[in-house]
Amino acid sequence: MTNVTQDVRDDFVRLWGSLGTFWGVSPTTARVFGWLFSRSEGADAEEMMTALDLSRGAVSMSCKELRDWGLLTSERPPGSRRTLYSSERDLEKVVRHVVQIRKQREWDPILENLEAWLPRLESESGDDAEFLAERLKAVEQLVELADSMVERLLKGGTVTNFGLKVLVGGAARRSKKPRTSDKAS
Amino acid sequence: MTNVTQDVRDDFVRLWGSLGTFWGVSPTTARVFGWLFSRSEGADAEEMMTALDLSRGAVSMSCKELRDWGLLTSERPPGSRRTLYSSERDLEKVVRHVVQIRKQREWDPILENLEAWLPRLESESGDDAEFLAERLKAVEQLVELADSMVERLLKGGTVTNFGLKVLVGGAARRSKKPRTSDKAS
DNA sequence: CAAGGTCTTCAGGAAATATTGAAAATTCGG
DNA sequence: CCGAATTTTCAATATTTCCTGAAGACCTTG
Repeated sequence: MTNVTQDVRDDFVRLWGSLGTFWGVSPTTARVFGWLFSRSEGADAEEMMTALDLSRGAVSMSCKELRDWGLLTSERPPGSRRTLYSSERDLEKVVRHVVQIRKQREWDPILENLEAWLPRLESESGDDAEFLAERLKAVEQLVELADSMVERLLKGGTVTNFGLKVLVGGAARRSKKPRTSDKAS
Repeated sequence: MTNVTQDVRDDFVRLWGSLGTFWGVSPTTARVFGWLFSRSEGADAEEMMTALDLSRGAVSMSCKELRDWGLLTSERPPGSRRTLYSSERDLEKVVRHVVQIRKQREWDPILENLEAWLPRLESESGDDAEFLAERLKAVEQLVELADSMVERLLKGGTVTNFGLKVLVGGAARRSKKPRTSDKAS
């Protein structure tokens, strides 16, 4: 393996790590996934410790978390004592798993709260209660819309399929066209 | 205003605050927005300090950040020396602004990186470089798909309109039906 | 079933992030 | 312009989040 390849891999792992918060895990956990995803073969804990400069505990915890998210598999090959980890290879599956888990953990509780608050406000009279109820209903409506879209994404086969429903104009084609709003004033 | 209304408002502000990281701001900043959004009238800094138990500096910084995101407006009414802050009232606009800014700050750099990495790998030969290029292309494809969808959301008028494109089955209706996958095994 | 090897857990330390508080800047009326 | 009222800024501090390291659990093989 050349240095170029290794450099690109390192950059990719770094970027992916910095994106961890975006999908709800720590940078280290995200780096572990990125690293595994960038390799054609699985790896054992020792290898990750070296490659990513992590403690044994960090590797173990990250892998556990990624397993919980359904983003990697672990197996123990016969004849070896070490666990071999491999990332999920299908990125769409990765997206679906992440979306599903975040939905359960974060969106569903919001809706439960909203559903508990509105009846309480309806039993009140003042203008203030009415106004707040209005606003909460607006929130509920939007969250429920997002919720339905997520449901559809999860049930509807591939992410790409989901995208095609939206991108009727054909903008989904992989293209080199410059993105808009790149460097707004 | 009754205690019930105030209690609901407080709970709402607390929840909204805990969601801050989800859309990329600190809990305090998120609470400020939630509080303003829950009120029919604007408020001055003094009032926020009391209601949200924040320092003067925190209020100023939070409001500045929210203004940057386009989520609140500030005006100085004639005859008063205090700035009056009001939240954006249209939740859809809020969503669009948040999405747009996060796209610019986070997604666009990803695509730029990917576009720089792939040519470097293509000038390499080994299996390893080829494999990594494959994976990066998969990432690029997905990010570009997401990108296109976001563009469409931003350009396509309302969030609700966007949702209707996806929810052809009518699942978008505001309903009381229990959400699926609430408490999975 | 003992021993060596590997993984997991978790208390404690380290790093990153958020918030305060007070000094400096700004704004406005006089 | 001056001075009071208000906002902004930012170094210091507090808080949260993350990672380490070592003790113990768990396997696997001889």
